[in-house]
Amino acid sequence: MTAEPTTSTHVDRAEASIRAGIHSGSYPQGSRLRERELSETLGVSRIPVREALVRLAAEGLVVTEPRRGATVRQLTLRDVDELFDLRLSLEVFAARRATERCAQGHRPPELQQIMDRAEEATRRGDAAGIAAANTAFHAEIITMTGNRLLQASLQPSLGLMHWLFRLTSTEAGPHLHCEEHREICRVIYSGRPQLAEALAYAHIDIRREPVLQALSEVLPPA
Amino acid sequence: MTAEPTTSTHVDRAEASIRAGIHSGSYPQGSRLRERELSETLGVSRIPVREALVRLAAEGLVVTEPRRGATVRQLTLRDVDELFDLRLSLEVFAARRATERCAQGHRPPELQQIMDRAEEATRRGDAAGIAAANTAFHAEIITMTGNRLLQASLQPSLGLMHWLFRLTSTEAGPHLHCEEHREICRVIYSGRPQLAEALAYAHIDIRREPVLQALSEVLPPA
DNA sequence: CTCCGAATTTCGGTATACCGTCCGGGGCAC
DNA sequence: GTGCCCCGGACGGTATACCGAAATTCGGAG
Repeated sequence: MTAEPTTSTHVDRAEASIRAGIHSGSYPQGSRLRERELSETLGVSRIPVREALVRLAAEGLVVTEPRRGATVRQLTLRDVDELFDLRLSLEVFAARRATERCAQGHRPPELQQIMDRAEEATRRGDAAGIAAANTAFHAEIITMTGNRLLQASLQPSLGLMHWLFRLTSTEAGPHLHCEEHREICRVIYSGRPQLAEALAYAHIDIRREPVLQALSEVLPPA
Repeated sequence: MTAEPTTSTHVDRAEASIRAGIHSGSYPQGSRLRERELSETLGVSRIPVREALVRLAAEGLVVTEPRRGATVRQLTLRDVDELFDLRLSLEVFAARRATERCAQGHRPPELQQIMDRAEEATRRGDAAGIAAANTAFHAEIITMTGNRLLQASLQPSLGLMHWLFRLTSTEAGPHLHCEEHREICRVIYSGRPQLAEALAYAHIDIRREPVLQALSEVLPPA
């Protein structure tokens, strides 16, 4: 096959394609991802598709059974609950570390910019933009810790959260959400780790029950 | 090829083989993992080897560069430092959750059994047994939370820690280590989350500097 | 002796082909 | 009418083959 741009491989494109299809809902939860079907759709052979599926399986977006191949992961309420616990453990810690680094003079402007984008999107009523900015906000706090391992550990889960934002379409209060982000940002920049920790904890945990409630009619319990 | 036992696939065996080779030092850090070489060594074709390498790359044990293939990950001091932060964020949280579940009556005996094994190994001077039991101890606390996502997130890092135990061969104080585990176990069973949190934090963070010091002559800084 | 460039070799990326297993449907026996 | 068995298609698991890019090596010029 003719693949001129050496910078991007068929596997990468297949992975991106499948991931987009899952996020957009083209491949619903629990639906099978047949290798031949995908390879024909994407115009490549099965081998790159296989590799892409293995990567997505490692990330948790798809599950592969021994002789049945890959299916889009069927999220359960338990999964979402576990997701909140993982976010608590990682993001609360990250908020503290980020604050400590800010106190040492490391104060990048990205967080402010992201929040400006979020408020801009809120004004325009751009739901997708809001979700993207919110996800970026949480990702940026992790980035501010300078810890790539933390970042890599949380990234798949942030992707899932981003996905869930769509399922719980009518986000209860984007304004309140933004307000909390603004507050967290202030505290991080102000260099008070314990306060940042507490705010991050509350910001995440307060949404556990509402989200679970909203999803209780869409997702299987376990 | 004749592969009668359907329960195990060539990919699984290749993955296990390569992982073992890395842990044992047969494939040193930074050494290249050539697909043809591996496929010939393992007696399979390149395809299963590729998949195994992709899995190990997702786990972080090997790194793959666009046109150079896979190499055993070269750990740096920065990586190890980041590892300690990840463990702090996950294990401290897990200690709290595990304690809370214990307080609700969920009190499995596995933790005690693992510690008995650790002390038994300590008496025999069985270094490998000690390392295995210690790793199992930390893994069990995660398991006690009942959160499979936390478990999946920490597992690769515990594997790396287990690997590091070998590099820092002469573990300073296995007795002290065991004593701390015993103490943590007591507190978890006693149902005091805050105390468990504090003990877990200290137990991990107190070893950061010594380990970094011990590795400073073996690993590159960054 | 050194340096540079071209040929060769190496190696990952991909395609195609084959095999064994699993699943579904239809027919035959009871 | 029902249940069992056999057969065919579907699909994942694996092997082999080819291609292009990159690294290495070797030979010739300075």
